[in-house]
Amino acid sequence: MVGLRERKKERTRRALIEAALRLFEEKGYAETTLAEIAAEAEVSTRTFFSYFSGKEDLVYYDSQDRLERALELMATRRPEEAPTGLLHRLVDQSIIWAVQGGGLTFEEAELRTRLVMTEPSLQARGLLLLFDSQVKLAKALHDAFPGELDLVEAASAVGALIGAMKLAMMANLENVRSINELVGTARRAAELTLDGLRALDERAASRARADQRGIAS
Amino acid sequence: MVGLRERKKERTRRALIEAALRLFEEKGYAETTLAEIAAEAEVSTRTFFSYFSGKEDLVYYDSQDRLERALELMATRRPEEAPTGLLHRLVDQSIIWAVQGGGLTFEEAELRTRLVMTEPSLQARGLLLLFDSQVKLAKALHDAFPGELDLVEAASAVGALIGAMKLAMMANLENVRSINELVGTARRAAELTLDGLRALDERAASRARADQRGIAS
DNA sequence: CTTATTTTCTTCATCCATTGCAAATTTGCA
DNA sequence: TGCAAATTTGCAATGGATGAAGAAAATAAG
Repeated sequence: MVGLRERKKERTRRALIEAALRLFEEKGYAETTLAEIAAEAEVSTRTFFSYFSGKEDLVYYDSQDRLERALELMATRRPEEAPTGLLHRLVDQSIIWAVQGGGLTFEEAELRTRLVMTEPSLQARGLLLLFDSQVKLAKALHDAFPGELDLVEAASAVGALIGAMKLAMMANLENVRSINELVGTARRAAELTLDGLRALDERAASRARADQRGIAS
Repeated sequence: MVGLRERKKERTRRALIEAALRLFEEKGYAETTLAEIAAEAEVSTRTFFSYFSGKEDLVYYDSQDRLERALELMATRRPEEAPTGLLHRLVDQSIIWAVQGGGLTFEEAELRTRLVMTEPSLQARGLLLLFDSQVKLAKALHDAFPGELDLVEAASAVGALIGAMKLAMMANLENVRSINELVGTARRAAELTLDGLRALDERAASRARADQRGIAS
């Protein structure tokens, strides 16, 4: 099934990620050069770029995966489930994924969280990745409620939910001491926003009813 | 008041901005080097960096200004005004500022909008600037309603509002033909989200009443 | 108007991320 | 074992960013 080639590649990949995190911990993100990371992982600098498209993407190595799983979840709308119901499940599941931290040790995951919230270039790349994900999630939500939510409504819902969670976490950062408190902040922001979005549920439901009547007639 | 020094500096600043936009239009953002921009504006490459901290910041030269004006607006809460009332005024004013486009001609402003929505590095920097602004706006909202909105609520409100507007604009981009339609999308997202946030108004008002009673007793 | 002082600009050198290319190496398979 | 495909590597070049020192310009002083 998995030949030597694939196994070796995966090993190198992990080696690069772990070497990078180790060095970031020691000397800081900006102060660590790609040459050092590559040397630590025992590959050439050039090879680094056949594994990751850049220094930042190494840190977000699992974001594509996360997005795909989130999109899969968005395709599991249950009968009668309202938009906020589906979004609520998305929030719960995302928090679980976030807490597990993509196959990293607890220490590594914590370091990454710290880096991602403080290093400007990482913050910027993270926001871009998150934004692109949101666009796709919005389309997925729109598709999950055909004829019930238009694209602007779906995008507003996703943007509001994720926007609120993200900003609440960042703005409240100083009043938070543990990862658990950070999760708590995110959860509260999500509840608050989902409450506000219930009006959309009504709208979607009434459109669905109208649609039924249309088909029946 | 304004000596030769200041005037000259402002002229160079404008020259750099205009040279840059002209070149971006001709050859594209990524294909234009700082050396070319500097040459076009008749300064050395090194001087570019004493006017702007980087290639991206040139494009966002007016964002600091915008933020300051937005923060001023957030400090003008009227008696009895609810959180969503203040936020509604912020939305209206922001749209006005966005449409006037920071002292650029209509063509320049349009070019900038196009660049900012399509060039990944500009998108990323823009998202970072916007995010930092949101953190400050959240604190400003919190301060505008002392004892009525906690920081997480304020951040959720700001994050939801701006998150919804931004994502709705981006997700709906293909169905939009003019700047006016883009503004329409943003407005609809804002209405939708502000509607949902009215629950916060109630909560804030009841806390204010409780506070009054507390003081009265 | 001339000199001294402060501010700004330029030149030069350097670092580092990123990319293209061609040679060298490793792996999968016959 | 030997060949073809996939990978890795070294090398060179580009371009953004930054530090330092001296030249140039603007302003203040006399």
